[in-house]
Amino acid sequence: MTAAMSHYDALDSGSMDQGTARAQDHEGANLSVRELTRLLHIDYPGEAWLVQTAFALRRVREGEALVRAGDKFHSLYVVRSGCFKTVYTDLSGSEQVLGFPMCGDLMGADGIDSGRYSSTAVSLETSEVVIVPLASLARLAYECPSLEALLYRVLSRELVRVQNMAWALGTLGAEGRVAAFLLSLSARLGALGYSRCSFNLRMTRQEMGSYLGLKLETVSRALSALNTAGIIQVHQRSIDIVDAAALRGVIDPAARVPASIASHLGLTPPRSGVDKDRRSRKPGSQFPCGPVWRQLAAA
Amino acid sequence: MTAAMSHYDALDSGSMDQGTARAQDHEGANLSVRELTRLLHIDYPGEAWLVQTAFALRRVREGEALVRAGDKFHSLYVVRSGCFKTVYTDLSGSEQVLGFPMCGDLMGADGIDSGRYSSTAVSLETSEVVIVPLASLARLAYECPSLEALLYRVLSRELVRVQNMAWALGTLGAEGRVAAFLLSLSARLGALGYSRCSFNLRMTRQEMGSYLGLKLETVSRALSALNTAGIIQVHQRSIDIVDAAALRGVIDPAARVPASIASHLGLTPPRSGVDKDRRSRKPGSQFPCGPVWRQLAAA
DNA sequence: CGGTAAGTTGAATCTAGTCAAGAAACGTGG
DNA sequence: CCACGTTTCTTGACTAGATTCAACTTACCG
Repeated sequence: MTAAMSHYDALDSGSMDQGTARAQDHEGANLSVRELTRLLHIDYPGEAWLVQTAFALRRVREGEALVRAGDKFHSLYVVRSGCFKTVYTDLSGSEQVLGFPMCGDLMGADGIDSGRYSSTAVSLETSEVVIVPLASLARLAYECPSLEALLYRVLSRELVRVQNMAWALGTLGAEGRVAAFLLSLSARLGALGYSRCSFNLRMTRQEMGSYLGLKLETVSRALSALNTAGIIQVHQRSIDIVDAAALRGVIDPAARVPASIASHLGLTPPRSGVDKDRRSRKPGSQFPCGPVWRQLAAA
Repeated sequence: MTAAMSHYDALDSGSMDQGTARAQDHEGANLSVRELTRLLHIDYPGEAWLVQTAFALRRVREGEALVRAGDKFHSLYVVRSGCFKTVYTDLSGSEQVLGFPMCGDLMGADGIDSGRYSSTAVSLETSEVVIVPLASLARLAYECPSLEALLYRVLSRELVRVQNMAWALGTLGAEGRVAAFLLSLSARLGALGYSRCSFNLRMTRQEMGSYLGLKLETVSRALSALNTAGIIQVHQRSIDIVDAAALRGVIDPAARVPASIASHLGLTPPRSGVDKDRRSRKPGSQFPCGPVWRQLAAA
């Protein structure tokens, strides 16, 4: 769509508004503050109905870049549907995936400080995002003080997610990372109302590996191993989590998960069995997951 | 801040104020908004002199924890002097270092969303922090709209730093990580007015390794290798960077550094390019931005 | 000055990466 | 609907790099 490249025709002073207008034309839909807060899982304060602000949408087709690293910062984006990947790209063309933002996740926050996006956001499937100009958000916060913490909270959430990612990369081995990734996806999809134990991946092994700091072959092997162990069932991109507890056990063969993370994985209660063999399998169990772990695979 | 959680009033319902008072008693000094912005390298708007807000200081002795993971969130902290480490600690007691906040760096932001700090901040030497209650900051932003972006920017900066860390962990080998760490420290110290090529580490090999996702022996070996190669000179914790260019070359033997990061390392010539397809990785559109690399070792 | 913590170095082991081949899925056009 | 080429995924054998175990040296602190 035409709106796609709008940010290129000018290092825009007003192209933000143009994009907004155009998105309205195409989509014919704006999002209210209430809907935005719901999307972000942020409490909606009573007085917010006073606020008139509305947010435009934008549709992004598969493979299309929403923003590129280096682009001048203009807006934040909240995924409303679909799935993205955010990447760093180096001179030789290879890329490192930093996250897979999905519905409710924030994108573009890395551009606030420097004034330029530091990563590129590419759609993995046809998706829809809410355009949230920083200025609108600031005005919103001013007019409705109870919404002031909104962006603070979303940014903090993002920060914790990346921090958890750094923890995983620095601590876990290949199988642990893959297991954590699957659990994270599972929890996030569950929170969105989809099945927690059966879903389809939207990304290639290559992209998964890039995100997890592994090669695609290693990802494939890890998945195969988990499959063979009966913990999950893999067929290409279709994943079935057969034994979530065992999957968590793979992450943490010996209680090496920080309590702050573990609590969100449901394995905080005193663990006795130091179960050294990863292949060991226990009867399936259900798992409640909080907001930390699910963020591992986010934006 | 929000009227959040109250489960753990154990540690302190009013200890924030107590701490503040105590700091005042001991230090007898508060920090003005101007001084805070200077510390954070954020522009100080003209009208800000109107604002009365002042921030208390707190002294933290070596080895003392400023905040602990799980503590109820009350304030943000900005390091004014000294050096910290932020860590995740697991049940077995081993810890993963997430950052080494130094002068001007923010701590505690990971607690905003959940209402609890997710990491523990421990002082590596006697240090001083500015106590920045979120509520004060919110009021400040309200009274002085031009300061509204202050926290946004600081959080965004933090986010980029952790993102770069994730990149390094996922991409670089042992020597590359150590080299990047040293360059990062070098740049940060330089920005603070200290020598860029000669400094003392404040952390043990163990802590460095934990931060970089390596074992202490590996860190030691990497340092020795760089020393032998004549790129740096190491004697215990004293580091001299002999050949900064070579050090950058260690990170990136083959231009594998994303331009957005590389530019901050001084190894990016100008470039341009357009990239359209998701799977095809040719060039990318990247280039010079703000403080990226120096944040690698931060908070 | 002695004891402890921190750092260095070597050798063996193990994990993930690399190279390479083949199988399965996907899309396109006949 | 099927054949074809392309992409993605899987698997195996081998290699490189980091971890582990262990001995030893050096700094630091009372």
